[in-house]
Amino acid sequence: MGLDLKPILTHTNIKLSDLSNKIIAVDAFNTIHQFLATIRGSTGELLTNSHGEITSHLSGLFYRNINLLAEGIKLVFVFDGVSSPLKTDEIQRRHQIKQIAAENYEKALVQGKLEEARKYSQATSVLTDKMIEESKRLLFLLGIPTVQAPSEGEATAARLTNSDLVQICASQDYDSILFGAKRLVRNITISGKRKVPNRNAFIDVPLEIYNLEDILNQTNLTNEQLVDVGILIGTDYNIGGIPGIGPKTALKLIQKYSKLENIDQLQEQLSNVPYEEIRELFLKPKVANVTNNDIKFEPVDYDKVVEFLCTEKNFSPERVNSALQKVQNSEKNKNQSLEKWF
DNA sequence: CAAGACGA
DNA sequence: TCGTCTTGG
Repeated sequence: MGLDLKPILTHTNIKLSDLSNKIIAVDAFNTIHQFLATIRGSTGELLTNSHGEITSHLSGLFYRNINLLAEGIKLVFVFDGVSSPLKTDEIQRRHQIKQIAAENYEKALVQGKLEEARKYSQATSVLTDKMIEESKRLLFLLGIPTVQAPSEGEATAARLTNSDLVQICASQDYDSILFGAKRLVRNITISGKRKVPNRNAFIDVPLEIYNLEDILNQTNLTNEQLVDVGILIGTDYNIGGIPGIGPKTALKLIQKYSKLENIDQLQEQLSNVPYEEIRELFLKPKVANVTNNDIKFEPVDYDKVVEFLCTEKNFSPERVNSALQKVQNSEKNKNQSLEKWF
């Protein structure tokens, strides 16, 4: 998976409520994949409606986004387009992992090893076109704008943080840092929420914020050099990187030699790596041209959300309504607090 | 993953 | 009332 930058990137911890009124570009594929991996029944099966249509992605998107909206967080979901030919190996690798996991899943099911089955099932998820369309539809009904990226979603999401349209990227992967995102937030979940004793309030388990400027200052690297570090470690475009070189070594090498071309002892191994192309992909990626008019935050369409989730997808009306209530209440609170100013 | 049920 | 377990679809 992706890029193991964590050991060399500093971050600060924040609370979910610190993101109130912030505009966040969410890596849609990354998020939906996570939901498909984790929102499952006891034997690892995906949630479905009565017609067998998968609903795990909708469950995750609905309940999480409701909580983020209630927190006053503004979201823009960025969807992947066509990925670079350089990513073919990585895509193939993921296919293989899914196939093996699917076989192990079936085996474990037959043997009645349910816990094992559930574990394997998490790696089998396939994101279909139908799921993508349904996700976009639900986001639309929730009033959350979506952006279609021409290539990597993270590239467009990162570029948005260089405008005034968006302040932060949300993803579990670190690629957006290499794509030049000013800020990255990881672990944007609400399950870390803990109720605080004796009061109607919550404390939040910390989310991680990565700030590109701080990272470059602390590592004494440029954006270009950070990409070189990534290439040594391994990206989706050169899986595994240079054998034997991990994050710490990669950082030291670039700090010492300043770029890949200067590391004499690695020239032979680097000759198999199209690093100039990879640099181009991270530093000058194809991105969507997004303007102010493309990002409009609309109110939730309560009736249509209920119709979609409850009527079409067999969600519990009680659960859906009480979730929607949260947003309605928080809007009331906002209006009240606004009135106090006047 | 997140909500709701449940039991200490 | 609070943390833990189970269900959701």
